[in-house]
Amino acid sequence: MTQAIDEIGLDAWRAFITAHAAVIGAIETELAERNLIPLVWYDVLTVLSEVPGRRLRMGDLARRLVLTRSGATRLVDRLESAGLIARERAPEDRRGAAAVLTPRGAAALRKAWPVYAGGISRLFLAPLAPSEINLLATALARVRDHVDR
Amino acid sequence: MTQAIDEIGLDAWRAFITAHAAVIGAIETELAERNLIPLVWYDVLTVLSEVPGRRLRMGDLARRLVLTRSGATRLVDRLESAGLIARERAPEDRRGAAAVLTPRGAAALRKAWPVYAGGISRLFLAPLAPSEINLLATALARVRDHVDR
DNA sequence: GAAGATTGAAGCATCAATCTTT
DNA sequence: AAAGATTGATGCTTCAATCTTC
Repeated sequence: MTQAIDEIGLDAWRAFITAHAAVIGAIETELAERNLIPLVWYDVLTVLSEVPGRRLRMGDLARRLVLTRSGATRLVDRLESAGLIARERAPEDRRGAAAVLTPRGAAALRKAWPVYAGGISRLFLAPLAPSEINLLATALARVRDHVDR
Repeated sequence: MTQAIDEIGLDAWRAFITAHAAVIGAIETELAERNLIPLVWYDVLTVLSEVPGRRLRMGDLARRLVLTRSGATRLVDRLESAGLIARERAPEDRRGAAAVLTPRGAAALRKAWPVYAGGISRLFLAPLAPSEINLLATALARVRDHVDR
């Protein structure tokens, strides 16, 4: 116990960790109960839907989702098997492959959004005051950028 | 997009998710680089160290760590192989087993704490103002309790 | 040889089935 | 039959090795 952290700092840390586990777990359960796509899939499809051409090189996708390259490969494998993504060979560099959002992928995204958004609203935002939401957004973004310095 | 969440609410959510991934990932990497125990192990040992007798029934341990029973079994298996925990048959109910912290487990905990605490301070608390830390602690605890309602 | 991506092997988590004791 | 715990099977993630193209 040589390191000193004041009590309130440790409380904040524990609240951060446990709140994350609780909210993510609950949303994941709700999605599964309604036979919707899991959160990781949702993340992949969202990234693709927001990018020009709805396509992204595998390496870029991995970076955006904070995954390893092989992790991205396996994840895209599963989404491809489900028909939500297609793989295309990169025309400019034949080493590269790109993941492309399919219409079925876009549809799966639209279908899952209400449940996901409902979970965020009801579980995460509802117990917070507007001023707290504002502060969380700026403070936690600062933490994230600090780590990614 | 039938569900309505205001922009700032979504920003707060995304900051929450990405900050968590960034901080946890960085701390986990630091612990691994110094050949210290991973975070899950740390959690197990901490719970045991804070409980009377430094022993806990498997089911109780699972509940506290938000794990399934089988998950707890496997985790304790590994910690037992490493000599940081011992399993003892419960005397009062021979169905039950208890995990007990060993001296080596307590030592591993003490050794990892400075790095863990350092990570919390430097990565999570440092970029935050004292008032923000206070608010995070109360707001996120409220979120967690709300989900566990 | 280096970069992009994939694959084999190993570790970890979870569900359902099983074993033991109540 | 129910509760406590473990085990088998399966899926996911990561590291290291490999293949292809630059």
